[in-house]
Amino acid sequence: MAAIDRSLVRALPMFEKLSDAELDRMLARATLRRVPIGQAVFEQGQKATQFFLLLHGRLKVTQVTADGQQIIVRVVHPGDIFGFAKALMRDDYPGTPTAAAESLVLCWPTEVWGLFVEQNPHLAVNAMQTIGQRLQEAHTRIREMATEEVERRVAHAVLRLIDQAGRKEGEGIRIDFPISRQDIAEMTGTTLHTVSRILSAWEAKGLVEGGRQKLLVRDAAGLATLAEGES
Amino acid sequence: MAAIDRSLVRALPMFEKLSDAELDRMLARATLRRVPIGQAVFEQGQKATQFFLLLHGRLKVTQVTADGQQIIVRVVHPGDIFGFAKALMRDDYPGTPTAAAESLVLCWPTEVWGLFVEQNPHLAVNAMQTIGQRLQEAHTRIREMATEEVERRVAHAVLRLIDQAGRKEGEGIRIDFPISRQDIAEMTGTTLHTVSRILSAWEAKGLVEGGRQKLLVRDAAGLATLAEGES
DNA sequence: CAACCTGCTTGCGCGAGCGCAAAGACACTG
DNA sequence: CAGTGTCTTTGCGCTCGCGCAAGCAGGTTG
Repeated sequence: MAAIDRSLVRALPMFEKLSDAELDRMLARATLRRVPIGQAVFEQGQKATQFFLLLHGRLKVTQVTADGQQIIVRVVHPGDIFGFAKALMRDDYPGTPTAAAESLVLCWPTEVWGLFVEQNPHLAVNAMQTIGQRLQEAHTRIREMATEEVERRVAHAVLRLIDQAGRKEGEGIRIDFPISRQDIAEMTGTTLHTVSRILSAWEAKGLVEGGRQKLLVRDAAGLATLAEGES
Repeated sequence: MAAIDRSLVRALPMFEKLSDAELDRMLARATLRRVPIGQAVFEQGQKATQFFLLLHGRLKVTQVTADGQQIIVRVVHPGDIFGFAKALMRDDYPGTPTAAAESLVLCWPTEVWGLFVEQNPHLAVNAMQTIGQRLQEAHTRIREMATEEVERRVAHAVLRLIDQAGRKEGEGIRIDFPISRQDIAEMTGTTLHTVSRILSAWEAKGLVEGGRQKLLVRDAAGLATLAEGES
């Protein structure tokens, strides 16, 4: 197996406190994996044998309910770690991360997590913080789902996406990976139909510009107003 | 300040790996606080200066939205730690824990968290696991809110409550702290009216028995069937 | 270039559950 | 024990958004 170059991960805040030597030692235990669009890194319910770091691309983490309904729990962005179920004392993965765009992933066997943390407590602190943020985010979503009507939820979801994955593009901000109406529906707890209607309405108002698996936000401020619900 | 007796916390899984000496050292830094019913341990948005362990009683953690709506994020049970925002690198508390029953709380200044973790890495592992479980639970709730209709959500919430705070009582299982229809509504993202109607219907079917701030589940299995949604 | 597939749009009707409103029940206070 | 405040029940109308169904567009394949 070829050694993985430090430069791939050097810039990540996760590792900024590590020395080059420590980093190399970590990378020596890792494998690199390409995940083509539409493919899953692992499946919900599978035994957790590895944990991961997304280097490039984008993953949607889904969960399916007993009756086959699907929801998107979160989106994994480059630099995020994911699938560290073992650190949380689970032994199976709770969701399925699927590549929304061609992705590149670093994989470590779960056993090394303990070693890494021992050698470098910073990593544990960092991981803890990461989970904390996710918990926060989850609570925010719960609150939104409990109190807000669909249009505002969709607005919030879109704003979150342009915040996490926005790329400036001429007249506005583009969501930088392929995302369908169905996806947005699964993030906001509604149906593809309703999302389509809402986006059409927004397009008529000049707030956004749609397209097949594409979304361009022309007026983020306007959307934010909508999200805050001044009817 | 009087020393706090080890026996109060010895039995908690959180501390089972600690020696008596270590435990005493921790307790030496703690203060004990009684929280009367209806009172908050701290307020949402307040600077995080302490973290806590619930010894006795029951707390409901609420968040309020910008427009004044309230939701219950979770319930804190005896033995749970809470308010360790600093460990998650926040410096304010994200919610308000209010005593649903007369409660007893151990309080530590946030600074000692680092010390404790250094001395006893087990604590960090434990904390991580705790947050992991909460994240899991949060995702479960998101999934429920996104895919299930109100009656099933309420069923799930009640089942969770009897699981976490159920006490066997003659004909069924009682929820062991005062809980109102309003509370259940705020846990499931609906209104007090709808909850009341649902519980009335269940009572007619012999599934539960209601009362002012009380709930007794007579047929947990029946409720579970309902929650799984075999209409 | 035609055929096809997948994702998007739109119309229509219906039903769950919310909002409002009013009244009843229970517990605590003086 | 009457009075008061909080919690709960129940009725009624209305609206949001879902479900179904049909048609459309754009990109990909033979």
